[in-house]
Amino acid sequence: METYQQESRLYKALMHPVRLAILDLLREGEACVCHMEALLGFRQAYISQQLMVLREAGLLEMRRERLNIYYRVIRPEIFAVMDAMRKVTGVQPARPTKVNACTCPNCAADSEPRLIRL
Amino acid sequence: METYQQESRLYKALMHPVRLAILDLLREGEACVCHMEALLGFRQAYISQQLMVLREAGLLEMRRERLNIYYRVIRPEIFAVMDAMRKVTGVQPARPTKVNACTCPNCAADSEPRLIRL
DNA sequence: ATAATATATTCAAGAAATTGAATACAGGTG
DNA sequence: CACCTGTATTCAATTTCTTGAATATATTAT
Repeated sequence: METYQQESRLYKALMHPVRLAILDLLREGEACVCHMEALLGFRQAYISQQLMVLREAGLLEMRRERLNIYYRVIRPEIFAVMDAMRKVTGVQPARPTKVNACTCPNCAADSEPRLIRL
Repeated sequence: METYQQESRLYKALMHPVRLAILDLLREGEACVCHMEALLGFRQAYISQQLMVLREAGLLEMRRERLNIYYRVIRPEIFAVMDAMRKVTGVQPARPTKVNACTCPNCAADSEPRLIRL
């Protein structure tokens, strides 16, 4: 039963809609918190809380670069789990449409036009 | 986010060690409650409670045959999820050793010798 | 040194999950 | 019908999760 305990901890991490959305976001590589904030439309503190849960589950790692902190998935095998679950429900989640603008250096390089900040 | 809500309900069902053990048990086909009780070593009411959660999540269905109630997985795709998760943890759960004897007709046909009941 | 920015952490109230105990119920047997 | 057997359901106490609010921290800019 100890093995199941270990698995159940991971399922617990996936048990939350916002955390699933975050993981999907990170499929394409690392992202900073402001990016997730912009894409998902939740308050910064809330996103950080969910990131902490995923980190404590051993799924994410963070890296600081100047003011921004970038998160990335350190167990890509988790995506196979998510893909398999998607076959159970049969529904593919829609790509998130950017709710707010993100001002991090990475996003600044993005395609969409934005105001120059001084 | 509604799609994630639906997925998260399923992850919630998998979030529990005993429920994972039950699902593993049902990989080989249907089983009656007394069987699970014997294999897992939990009280009957407790097993039934967990079965109810899995049923409400839409993963199981039950069938009555005389006094016994047989459960079976109606979404075998869930096993792919569990297999994928097992690759994340890297640990294979041990086959459960029968803790108690089971007296249901199916188990009576099993290999182990048992007393004849009148 | 002060302030601003990006993010993390702590706290608390409410909601949901866990689990033991008690009980209900349906089908079979005498 | 009364009783037994296998299983489901209800209840309540406890623990855990959720989430908003407030606050702390690290880095950079002035």
